[in-house]
Amino acid sequence: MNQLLLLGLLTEGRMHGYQMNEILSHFEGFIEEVKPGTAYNALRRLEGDGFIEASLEREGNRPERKVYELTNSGRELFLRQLRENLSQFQFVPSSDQAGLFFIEHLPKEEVAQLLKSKRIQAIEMLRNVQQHPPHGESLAFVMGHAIAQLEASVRWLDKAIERLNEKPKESDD
Amino acid sequence: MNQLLLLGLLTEGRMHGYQMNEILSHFEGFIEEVKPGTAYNALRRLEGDGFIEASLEREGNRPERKVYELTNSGRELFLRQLRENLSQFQFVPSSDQAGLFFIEHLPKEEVAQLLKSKRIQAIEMLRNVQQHPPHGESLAFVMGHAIAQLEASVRWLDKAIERLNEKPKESDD
DNA sequence: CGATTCATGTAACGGGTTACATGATTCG
DNA sequence: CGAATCATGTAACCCGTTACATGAATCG
Repeated sequence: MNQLLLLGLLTEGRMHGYQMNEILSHFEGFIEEVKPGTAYNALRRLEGDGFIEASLEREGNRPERKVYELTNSGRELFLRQLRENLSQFQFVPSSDQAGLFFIEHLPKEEVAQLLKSKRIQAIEMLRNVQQHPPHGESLAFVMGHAIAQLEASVRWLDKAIERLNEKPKESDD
Repeated sequence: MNQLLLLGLLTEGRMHGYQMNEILSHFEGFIEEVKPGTAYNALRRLEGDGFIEASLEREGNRPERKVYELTNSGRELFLRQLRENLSQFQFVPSSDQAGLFFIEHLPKEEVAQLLKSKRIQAIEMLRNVQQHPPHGESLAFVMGHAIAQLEASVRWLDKAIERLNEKPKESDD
């Protein structure tokens, strides 16, 4: 699904690989970061298959860069993948959070530590997004979904941490 | 992270591949389903690397099956992967839901259709989990997180659907 | 002049998905 | 007897990740 992200960025205009990474890094935590190798590999494949086209450009004295744009078939691919993604995805993040189901295999102190640090991290993300809200009304609206889920997570974390304190110490692993 | 799921199931007892799929299917939507080919491929790899061991068994007249159990190194791998997963995962399901960010590329009617069907699907999942709550207090507690996120999604979907109705018809793609 | 930023490249690996195929048993 | 269920197998493909490497420009 990384392709979808790259194609999606290109629907908003011509862009080079490094720039895509920069943009995505502004949504840190909310959108999966695309690691350098990943992006360039993906772009190479997309270019090879004729979904995007590159032209070399340089601005001022900066190093040369490959500016990509969507071809017609790339635009079609984007829409196909978009529909595919939207029809498939679940609102519950099943794949990433599998570890939660087995968290009791870890010793109680480690769990407590972990939950607290997750809570701090989540609060931090919420604070960031409130201070630097995304540009554009519809983008903000969509981000609202991720924010609502994050807030639900924080409430759950609060309960989980409280629960750990209440429960008498139990079987470590 | 499919490995983690399989190893995790095996921490609760000896089990064969088909059975793992059955168990996971009870959590449909909340845990990623493991497709037949995927599970058997993963189990073969784990067995080849000495993380699990199989013994052939048959019960009654059913076809023979390969019952797996964790080896010591498998148990270690499980804990490593568990810690890895827990330290890495984000509460916001960034990877799966990438399509949401580009939803405005689709025509308004299609979006309306989609949001409504997602809402129905989510409500259905909530109804199911309420009628058949998971066994075990701590499992139920962990599932509570997914449920809280789902509920947040439904509330957001309500707003999104309402917003579509209010807004004057706009640029299709 | 060394560190950081800007910018790209790519081979090798790992592992999930697809798309098959097999065969026994049970049920109507 | 045909369909569904139980149970496994695997080769080929796709694609993301890892782990490198290159090189120009800028800044302190």
